[in-house]
Amino acid sequence: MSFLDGLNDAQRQAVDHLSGPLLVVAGAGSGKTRALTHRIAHLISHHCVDPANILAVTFTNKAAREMKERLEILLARKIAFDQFAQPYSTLEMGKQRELRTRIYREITKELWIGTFHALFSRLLRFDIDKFVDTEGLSWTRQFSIYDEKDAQNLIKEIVTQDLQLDPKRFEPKKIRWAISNAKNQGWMPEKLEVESEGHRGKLIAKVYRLYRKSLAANNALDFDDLLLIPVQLLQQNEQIRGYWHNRFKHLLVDEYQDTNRTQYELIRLLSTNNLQPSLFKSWDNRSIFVVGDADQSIYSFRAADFTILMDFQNDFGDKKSDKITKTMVKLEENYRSTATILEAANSLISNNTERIDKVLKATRGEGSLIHLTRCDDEIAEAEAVTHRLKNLQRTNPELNWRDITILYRTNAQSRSLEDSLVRWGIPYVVVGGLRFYDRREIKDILAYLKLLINPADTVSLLRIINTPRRGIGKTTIQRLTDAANQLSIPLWDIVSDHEAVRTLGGRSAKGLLQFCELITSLKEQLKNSKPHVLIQDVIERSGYLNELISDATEESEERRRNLQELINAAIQHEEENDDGNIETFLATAALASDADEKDTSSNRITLMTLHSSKGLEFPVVCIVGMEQGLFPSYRSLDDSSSLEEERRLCYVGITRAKEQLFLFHASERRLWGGIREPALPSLFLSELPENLLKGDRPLSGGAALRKENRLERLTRIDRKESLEALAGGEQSLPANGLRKVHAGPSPGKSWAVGDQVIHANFGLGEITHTFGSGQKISIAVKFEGMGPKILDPRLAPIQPAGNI
DNA sequence: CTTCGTAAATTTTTT
DNA sequence: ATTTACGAAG
Repeated sequence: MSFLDGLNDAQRQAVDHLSGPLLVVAGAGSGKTRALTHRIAHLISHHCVDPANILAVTFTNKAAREMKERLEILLARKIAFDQFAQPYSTLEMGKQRELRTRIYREITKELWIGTFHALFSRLLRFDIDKFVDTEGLSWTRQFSIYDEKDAQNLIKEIVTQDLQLDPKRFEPKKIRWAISNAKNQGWMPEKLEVESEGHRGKLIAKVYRLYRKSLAANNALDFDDLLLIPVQLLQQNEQIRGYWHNRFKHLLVDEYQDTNRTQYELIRLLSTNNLQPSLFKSWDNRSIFVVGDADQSIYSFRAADFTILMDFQNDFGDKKSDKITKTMVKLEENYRSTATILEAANSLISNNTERIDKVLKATRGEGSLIHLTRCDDEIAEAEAVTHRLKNLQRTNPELNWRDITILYRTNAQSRSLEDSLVRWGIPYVVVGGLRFYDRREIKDILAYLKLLINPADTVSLLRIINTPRRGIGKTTIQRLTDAANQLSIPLWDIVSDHEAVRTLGGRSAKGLLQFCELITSLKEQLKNSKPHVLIQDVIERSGYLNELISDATEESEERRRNLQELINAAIQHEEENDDGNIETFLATAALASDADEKDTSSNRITLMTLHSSKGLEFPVVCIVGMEQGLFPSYRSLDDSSSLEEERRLCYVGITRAKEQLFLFHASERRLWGGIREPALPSLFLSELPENLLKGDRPLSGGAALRKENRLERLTRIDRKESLEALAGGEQSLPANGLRKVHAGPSPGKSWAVGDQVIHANFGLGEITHTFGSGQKISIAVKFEGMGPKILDPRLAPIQPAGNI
């Protein structure tokens, strides 16, 4: 029995790869996960590679878990066959369990499989104390991981307290985003300062510097640091780099098209020991194996860059042409979808210019046509989806709810769908949105744990110092914080200093002393208690549980259930990881995503964003909200490369479907509040072959859209001409007639696509879209040097540029 | 120090 | 429309 059995030629070539670089270009549904798991199993059992020498990067934690599970099954089957000469499933239960335990102990436990963030935070738990920072900052191995919210709060603090700036003008969210981008490029504050122009850019660099300092003071890292610090550490420390380079002889990266520069750098450092990949020659018993599909790259907003995949062969490879290369394999046979669905996907993606030429070849029958439904608004759309699915279930009794997914562009779209599904009694689960570990009560309890491990974590301390209430108020906290800042020591050092606390006197001192006692005694338990016991103690002894009980509202009931769930999660963590402790549990909690949590076993429809659907497949897929400005998003409409990314997202959505695909769009949609906005059918609908579609004629939509595009272009040209004409002293033309289509009869001013406007703060811009009409119009304007802004012309300080 | 009320912002996609 | 954030009163 071999792991090469039952594979096609290309898959076999990939799985059998032993040494050197290999790029596996794997189209949707071509069995790439199979190739990855089979290759790991093959390396271990056929090439006798030590599992500890393997590092495999997956895109989600869930994918990592599934890969480990599949590996265990594959290996169990082989061992059962080789040693007992019978199929694994016919072994008696006890034997099966024994075998699985053995495989876990000897193999899967030794493998490093996980996301970039999980793997490299693990590496930092070994070596971060040896990291030498250019600005003299340092961290210990007990570091906390801050989520996006924590990071933004820290930045808000810096903006308002340290720099005394208006957080409305300098939104913490935007600044965090700018800093995140810098980190993903590998830039330090100095570099950002040099690279950025203008006052604002320099200020952001300043915030960046203070933010790093603040993180270090808390002994904390943000998500980006989990990748950037390892890069810097591996660059600067030859010994540590050498150790990990020798350790990980076989690197595997899934979803390679969605890696960013920092992640690439990690891969390069580990595989070539910091050499230029083209100069690295010692590939004996060493490999770099990346799997991806440039057509499914959908994360450029977080600095993913699919040119890294496109350049792989130039970079690591033999630079030979596709036909004879040994460093690229293409998996083009699709085993997932019907021919109809594939043809639609191929046709759509052929509109993109930046890609590796690749066509998915169908291996399955034609299947049924793609169904398109036009609805009046988002409520009618939700009803239409529900009816469609009800009907489908009635006519196919063997179809389960879990076989169906509804995909949308933005999380906010789930609401109307949920309303409708509840009304019709259809079970569903929403993926995304609020993470389990982001719930307030969970974050509170985790903050206790973080503080126990990392006393420097002032963010966590401040979160819980008066939660539940202990009579420690704002003024007390301010005084303690001031003292800590003066002495440049962590807040906890002041709080735990009895002398210092006693000088405060009165009610707050009592509360503080009580709190200190609690933390100190919990700390003592840290060493000999299992995580779930410690969590239980925190919940009870902190008074958190009592407060929830005395509250006795429906909400507090829910919170209690969630805390019970947290204890269960800790127990599960202990069971699944021999070396599981509080630190590893906290790391798991910080890096888990909502999609990782959801159990797929229950029989319910899944609702999620198109982004979350990556890597999944369903017999029945519904995509809703196929409208211009929603999908593709309005932010992408005037930028061809982001429009191409939206198209890839649509390609991902379509290729999730195995049997049937249903598309929906509404001709009107309430976006926020009550404003109804007319919506045009998505450009992508007009890019699907007409003969594959049934239902509401897309042609009316597609054709109207094409006409609309032409109209916009005409308007733009006319506008220019009319300006020129005016300049030449001639009378203006029918451009106004055309423009009326877009602009309402608002008194005085009218706004139309293509118009130039002057904004008091942003300067000159051009209107790229209008939404709504009349008094309620809002406009999208592209200003120089920034993304499009959505403005309400009644409020925003803008003037038509023609009027000066 | 806490609670209650009003104001303001919110909607891209996420490890 | 719904949620979060801040400020005034208790």
